[in-house]
Amino acid sequence: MNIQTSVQKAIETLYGQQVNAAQVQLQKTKKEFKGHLTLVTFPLLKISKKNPEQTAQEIGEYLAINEPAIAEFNVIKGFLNLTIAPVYWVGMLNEINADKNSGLTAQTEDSQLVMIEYSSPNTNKPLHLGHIRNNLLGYSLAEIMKANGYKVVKTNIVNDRGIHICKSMLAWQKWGNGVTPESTGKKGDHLIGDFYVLFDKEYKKELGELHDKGLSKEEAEAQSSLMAEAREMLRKWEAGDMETVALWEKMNSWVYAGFDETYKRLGVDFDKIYYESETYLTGKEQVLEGLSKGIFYKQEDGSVWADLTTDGLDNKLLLRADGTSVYMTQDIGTAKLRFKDYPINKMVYVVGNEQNYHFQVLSLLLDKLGFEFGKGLTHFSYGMVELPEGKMKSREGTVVDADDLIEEMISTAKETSKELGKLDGYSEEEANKVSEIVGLGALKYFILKVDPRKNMVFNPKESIDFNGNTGPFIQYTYARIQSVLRKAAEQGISLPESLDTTLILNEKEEDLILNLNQFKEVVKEAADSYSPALIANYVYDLVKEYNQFYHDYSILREENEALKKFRLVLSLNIGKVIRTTFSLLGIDVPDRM
RNA sequence: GCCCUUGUAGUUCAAUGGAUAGAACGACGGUUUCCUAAACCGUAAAUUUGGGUUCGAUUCCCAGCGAGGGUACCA
Repeated sequence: MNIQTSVQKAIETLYGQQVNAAQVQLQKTKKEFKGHLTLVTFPLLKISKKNPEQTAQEIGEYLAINEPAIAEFNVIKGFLNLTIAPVYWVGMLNEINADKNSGLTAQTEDSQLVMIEYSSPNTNKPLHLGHIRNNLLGYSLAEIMKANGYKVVKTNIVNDRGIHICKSMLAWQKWGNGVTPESTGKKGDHLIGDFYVLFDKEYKKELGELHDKGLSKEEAEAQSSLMAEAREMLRKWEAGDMETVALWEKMNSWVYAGFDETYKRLGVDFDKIYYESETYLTGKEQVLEGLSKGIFYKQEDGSVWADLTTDGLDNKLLLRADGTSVYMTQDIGTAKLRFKDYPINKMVYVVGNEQNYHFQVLSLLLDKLGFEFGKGLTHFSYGMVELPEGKMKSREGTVVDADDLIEEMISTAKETSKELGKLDGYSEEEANKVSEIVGLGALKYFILKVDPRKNMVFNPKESIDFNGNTGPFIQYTYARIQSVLRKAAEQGISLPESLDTTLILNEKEEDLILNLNQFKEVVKEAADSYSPALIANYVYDLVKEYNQFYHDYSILREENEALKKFRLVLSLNIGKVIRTTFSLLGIDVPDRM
C-alpha cells in the first residue's frame, strides 16, 4: 500500500491535472493533531483554484470515500490530516517483516560502479581525529551506496613520497641511532611521526640561529642546511638512488603496519590501494602531453602551468621549475590509472573542505585533458573537527591522536559498564568484546550523526557521552530487544510469518510502524545527499520512540496472545532496522550489554 | 583584496519553504515489588542583525556583523 501514490492519484482525478511527487507533500502529522499523515495543500491551490480549506476538504472527502486505507480526515487551515484505517497497520508490518533484504537494494549485473576514495594519509605522521572522521564517512558512504544497489570500490591513495617523508628519514638518519618499532615497542607510524616532529624542532632551532645572525626569515629558510639536505634526499629519491629508496621503503613499511592496525581497529578497509610514488610519473606524462597539445603553458623558469582564468579561476602550477611534481600532478596521474583499472561510472573523493578549490581545479583539468569523468567527479567535502579552543594544531600539540582516542573510548566504555554492573558474569574476553563494541559505537556515532558538510566540535576533556543521542543508547535498546526475544523463545513462543490484521493497535504502535515504513526512503535519501547523518538521526528517533513504547506497554506480560506476538514481531523488526542502519554506519551491535 | 563555507537553548546536534523550531548533555524536580534504569516523565532555556521574495522563511535573495577555510612552486 502506498498512500503517497493514492493521494497523488486522488488529486489528479479530482482536478484533472498531472501533479508531481514534490507537490504532494505528505508528512507525519504532528503530535498535537489527530491523524497519521498530513497533506500540505498550499502547493495545490493553483490546480484546485480554491482556498486552502476548501481544497483540503475536497481531497479529504474524496479519499475517505475512494481510498479504503483512509479511515477519516480533518482539516486545520491548509493542512489535511489523514487517519489510516486500523486494518492497514498490521498489514504494513507484515510487508516489512517479509522483506528478506531488510529494505535494501541488491547489486545486479548492470549496477553502476562507484569508486570511493577515502582516508588518504601522509606517511610522515600517525592518524588523528580528522582522519577518523574521513575514514568513518568514507566507509559509511560506501556501505550506503552498496545498500542502494551500486557496486563500490573503496580506494585509498597513500601519499608516500615527497619532502615530508624525507624530513622524517633525515631526522632518523641523523639522530635515530638505528631505532625501530621493534626496538622501541612503538607503533611504526608514531615512531616516524616523532622523527618528523624532531626534524621540525631542529629546523626551527637552525632558523633561530640564522635569524640571530641577522638574516631575514626568507634568507634563513634559503640558507638552512637541514632543509637543503632534505631536498637533496628527495632529489636522490626521484633519481632512484638505491640507498635512499631502501631507507624510504623500510620506513614506509613501518608506517603501513601502524596504519593497518588503526584501520583494523576502526573497522574500515579498502579494495585497492594506490601509492603516489606509483602514480606521480603518470601525472607528469599527462601534464607534458597537455603541454604539447597547448592546453598548458611553460614559464621561462621551466615550470608548467594551467591558465584557468577563462573558467573564473587562477593560474595553477602543475610542474615545478625543477621538473618535480606537485599534489595536482599526482591526482591527475592517479585518476588516469584508476580509470584504466576499473570501469568506473562515478568517482567520489572523500576529502576535507579545505580542498574545495583543489577539486574544482582537478575537475576542470581532467576535463581539459579529455577525461570524460572530469566534469562528473564528486568531491564529498566534509567539515573540520575542531577543539573547543579552535583548530587542531600539531605544532601546539593539540592534535587528538586516533589510536589514543580509540583506546580511551574503549577503556571508558569498560569502566562505565563495570560501574553499572553490566559486565557481571562475563569472561574477560567477552567483557573486552562488549567494551570495544560500545566504545567504538560511541565514537563512531558521535562523529557520523553530524551533517558531514559542517565543522564539528570535539571536546576531549568532556569526552563522549554514553547516554542520550549516542551510539550506546541505541545499542542498549538493541540488546534489550534481543533479550526480550530470547525470553520469548525460552517461553516457547513462535513468531508467525504473517500477523492477524484485525488487531487494534495503540497510537505508539502505529507510529512505530509508520517510522519503520520510512526506512527504505531514508536509505535512498542518504545516498542521494551523501549523508550518513540522515540515517543516524532516523534510527535515533525510532529508538527513542520505541523506548517510550517499551516503558508504557508490556510485551511479554501482555495477556492477549495475538497482541503479544505482534509486539514481538514489531520489536524484532525494530531490532533489524537498528542492526541494518548501524551496519551502514560501520557500527556493531551487541546481543547483550 | 578576492573566492568559498558557516552562524539555532549554557553546551553539542536536528528541522525536503509548512502548523506552537525538535532532541540530547548540563541544571532543577519526579518514576523501579514489573520484559535490562546506559531507561522513562516533568520544569526553565534558542533561530547573529537589518531589509526583501512568499499565503507561510531557521531554510531562498541582498546588505552588515561574527567564525572557519582557500588564494600560483605544502600535501
